Amino acid sequence: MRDTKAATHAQRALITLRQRILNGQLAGGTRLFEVALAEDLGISRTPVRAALARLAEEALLDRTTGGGFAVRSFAVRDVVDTIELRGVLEGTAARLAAERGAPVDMLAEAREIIRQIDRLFTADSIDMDSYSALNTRFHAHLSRMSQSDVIQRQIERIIALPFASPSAFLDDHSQQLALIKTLGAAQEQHRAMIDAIANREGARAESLAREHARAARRNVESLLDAEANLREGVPSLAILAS
Amino acid sequence: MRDTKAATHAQRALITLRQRILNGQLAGGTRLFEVALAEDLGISRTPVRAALARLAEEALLDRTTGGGFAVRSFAVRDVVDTIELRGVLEGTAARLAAERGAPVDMLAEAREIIRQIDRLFTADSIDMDSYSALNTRFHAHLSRMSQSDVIQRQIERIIALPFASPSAFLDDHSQQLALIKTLGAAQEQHRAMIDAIANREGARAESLAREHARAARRNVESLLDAEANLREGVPSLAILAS
DNA sequence: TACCTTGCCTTTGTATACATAAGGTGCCCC
DNA sequence: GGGGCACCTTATGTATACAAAGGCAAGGTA
Repeated sequence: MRDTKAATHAQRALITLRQRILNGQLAGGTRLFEVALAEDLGISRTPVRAALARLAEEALLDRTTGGGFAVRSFAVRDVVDTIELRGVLEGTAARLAAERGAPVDMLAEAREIIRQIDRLFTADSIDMDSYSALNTRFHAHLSRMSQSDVIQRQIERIIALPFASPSAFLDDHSQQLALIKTLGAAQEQHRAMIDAIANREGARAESLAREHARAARRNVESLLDAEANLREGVPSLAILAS
Repeated sequence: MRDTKAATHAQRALITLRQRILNGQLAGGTRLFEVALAEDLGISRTPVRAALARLAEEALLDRTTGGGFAVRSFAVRDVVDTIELRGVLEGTAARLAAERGAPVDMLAEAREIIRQIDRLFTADSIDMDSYSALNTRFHAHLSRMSQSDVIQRQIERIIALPFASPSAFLDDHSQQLALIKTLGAAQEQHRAMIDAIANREGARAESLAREHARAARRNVESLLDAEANLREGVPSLAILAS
């Protein structure tokens, strides 16, 4: 990870700080001071400020009154609401795709991704990394099918939060077996969404996408209901306020 | 306008540049150079960079590859999609308010705002500034009723764009009379939304809020269909790519 | 003539010194 | 003893000088 050396100090600082926030090393509410960070990272205040500004843009930091920055804190309800929001936005993307009519080549590509996911199921055990990558590709493609830059931007902004990404929790190894059982259902929803879009059934496409996101929500909720030790293997939830 | 002097150079630069973008003085796609802006504004590059970063955060600038900034260009479709998006988000806020149950005092306040708008209609002519202020208050309150910080943030971010605000186009004096005719319908929708929320009718609340936003969309579309000279008195549309 | 290479020029990246504002603390006066 | 004022500390705000990277143009060569 430390070998992902970017070109500039500001980019390296951005990556480092983002990671510290996402993995919970920097707890929600923590005020970030330029001088302290600069010393810690071994650079000057200027690139630190640049990195902080970008983290604020990513909604990982809040600007405090008086010009400073503080780590945004995410409560359980915020996580749930953010996933709900992803469902709403992806639902809108699906509806717009249906209403505006998706080009045949985009429909074809969506179906090709679905086919590739199907192939993963033929093996004895599922390669989670491949599934995760294909699932992410499917969702990105769905967003594109809306033919709306405005919607696409919004979705990209939301799924930048690790717990809101369509492939969040797939790297959770604690409930792997239970999770795999749900993948078949998810794939069925993928298929139905594209079918609805192809048939110009906007309302159906929208509610399918919303329901699809609910799986992630159920996942979070079951993880949080479980014993605390189950949560520790779930990197997407490290950011949660304790 | 120039007397809205903020405390710091960066804040003044932010205000000045924001205005230049919104009123179309800085056309979409224009690349913004730190040195040139600094000279123009009579300050150094440092506060200029700070202002540019914040404008990127507001989605008025895009970051270009290589570190620069360019004015975001808004096509007609982007404006329409953004209004649609506001409808979707306000719809979600209304649905969540209904599903989660709005506290009685929030319902009471919403009804009080509606009453105040009613009073405006009793006069011979409508005070558009008062209407606009109350309408904005109603929408902000609706957003709050969702009891979701995540949703509220999103809505605030969207309505920061002048053409997406619930009270956009109310200051358009070209079609004033036609506009006033629609205000009664809008007010009826306000009432129905709160009624739906109070009755825990989530789907009804959601679709009412969506339809409510459609009025703004119709407004934009009729303005754009009209002769170009009609558009010139509409500040909210100055940002539109020509 | 077309392409590649080199060098300049433009623009952003970085460090740093100094300015300024705000908040906390301690002392003094009432 | 309490309150207010002033100082000091700590933070961000600003200017500026220099570094480095990327793009463009011009010139040379194949």
